[in-house]
Amino acid sequence: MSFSVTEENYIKAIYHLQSGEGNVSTNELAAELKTKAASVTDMLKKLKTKKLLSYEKYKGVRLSGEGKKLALAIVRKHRLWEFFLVDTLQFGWDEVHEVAEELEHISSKKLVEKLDAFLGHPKFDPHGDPIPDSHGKMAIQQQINLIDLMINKMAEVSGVGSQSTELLELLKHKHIGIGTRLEVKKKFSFDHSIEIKIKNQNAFTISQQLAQALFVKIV
Amino acid sequence: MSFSVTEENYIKAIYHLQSGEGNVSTNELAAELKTKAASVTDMLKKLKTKKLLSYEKYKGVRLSGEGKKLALAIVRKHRLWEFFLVDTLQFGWDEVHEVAEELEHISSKKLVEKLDAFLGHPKFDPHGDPIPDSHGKMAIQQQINLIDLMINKMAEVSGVGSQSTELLELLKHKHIGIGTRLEVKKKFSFDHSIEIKIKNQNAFTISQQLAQALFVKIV
DNA sequence: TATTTTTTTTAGATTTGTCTAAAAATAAAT
DNA sequence: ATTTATTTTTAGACAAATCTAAAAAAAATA
Repeated sequence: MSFSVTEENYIKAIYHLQSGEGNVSTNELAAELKTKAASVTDMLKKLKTKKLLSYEKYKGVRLSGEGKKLALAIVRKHRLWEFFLVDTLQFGWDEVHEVAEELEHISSKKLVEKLDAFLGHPKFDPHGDPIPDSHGKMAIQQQINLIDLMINKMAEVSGVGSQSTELLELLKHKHIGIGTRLEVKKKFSFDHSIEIKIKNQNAFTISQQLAQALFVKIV
Repeated sequence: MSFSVTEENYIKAIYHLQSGEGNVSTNELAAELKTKAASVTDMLKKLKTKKLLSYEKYKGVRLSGEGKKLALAIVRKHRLWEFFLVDTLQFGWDEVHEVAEELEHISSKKLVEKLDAFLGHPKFDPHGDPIPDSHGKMAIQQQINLIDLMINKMAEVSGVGSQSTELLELLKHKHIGIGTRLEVKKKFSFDHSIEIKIKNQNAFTISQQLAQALFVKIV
C-alpha cells in the first residue's frame, strides 16, 4: 500500500506528538501541521479506515502497529537524507531540515537501503537524533564525547573521563560540572581546541585534552 | 514562482515532444502523460495563464522562454540524480529512471548545485543524454546512432533511445549495455539489419529497430 | 449541579486535477 | 464540395484535501 505526502505528514506528526503516553488531540495535530481542526478530523477518519491508527470521536488518536512502522520508515528516510546532506554534500547542519522534509517522501525502498550502505549505516543524524534501521530499531541515545558535539547544539555535561584531582581542579576553576549546559561555538583544527559557551558567561576555549575528558548528552 | 509536480510533468512532457519544430498536439500529450485529452486541455489553459507556454484553441502548444527554462531545470535534476544513483549508489543504469522521476521534483536549488559539484559537474547521464548546466546549456551529444556507424570502426555503446522494458530485456539477452565495445562488420540493405562484433564473441546480426535504439561513441 | 468555555465534529463550499459524454472544430476522403 | 472521420474542446461530475461556520460533546468553573 502506498500513501500520499499529506497522509505521511500526518503519520509523522502523530508519531512525534505521541512520544509521551496518552492520546494526541485534534488541536495539537492541527497546530503541528499548521492546518485546522476540521481538516484533521477528516483525515483521521480516513487514516483509520486504512488501519494506520486507532481513533474514536472526541478521544484523540494513537498510531497502530502499522502506523508506527510507517512513521519509523519516514523518520529513517528523513534522518538518512539529513546525514547525506551534511556529510556528503557539505550542507550546514542547520540548513538541511526543509530539504529532508521533501526527500523523506521519495518512495523507493532500494534507494533508502543503498543510501544507508553508502553512508556507512550511520546511527545518528547531524542533530544527534538516532536513525531507525530497516526494521525500525534505533540505537539508544548515549552520551557523546564533547569533542564530537556538533556546533551550536545545546548539551549537558553528563560524565567525565577520569576522576583525577588534576581534572577536577581544572573543572572547578572553569565552573564546569555534571549538569552544566553548554554549546560548542567553534572548533580549531590547529590544536583541536574548542570554544564553548555557557549561559550567562562569555565564550572561552578549552583544550583538546579537556574536551576529550568530558561527556555530554544532547538536550 | 513554484509549480506542482503535475504541472512540472506537463512542462517536461511538452519539452520532450517539441524537440522537432511544429506544435505539440493535445492527443500526443495525453498519450505521453497517460491521461485524457480533456484533462490536457484544462491544464494547458492553466499553464498559459502562468505564461509557461503559448497555446491557442485547436492549434497545439509550444513552451515559452520561461517554460523552456523550467523544463531544462527539471531535466537537469533528473539527469544529475540518475548520474548519482548509478555512479555513487551503484544502481544499474536500467533501474534509475522511476526513482529519478520522483527526485527531479525536489525543489531546493542549493541541493542541485551541491549535488552537481559533488558529482564533478558531469556532462552526460548514464543513458548518454547531456546534462544541462545551471544556465540550461548542454554539451553537444558526441554520440551517433549505431545505424550510422561506419564499418570496422570501434565504438562504445553510450546511450539508448528508449527506457522501455522491452528494449532492456533484449539488450540484457544480447549482453549489450552502456560501455560495451563493438564494431559494425556488415550492413544488409534488404532489411537494414547490421552485423556487429563484440570482442571475444562471434559476430551476430541485430535488427534495424535495435540499431536505431542504440547510440555509440567512437573510441 | 448548572453554566460557561473550550474542544471537536458535522455540514457545506472550494481548489486541483481528473474523468465521461457530448458538442464543436479541423482534417481526410469520397 | 459534401460527407465522414478524427481531434479537440466544453460541460458537468468526482475524489482529495482543505476551509468556514455552526452544532455537539467534553472540560472547566462557579
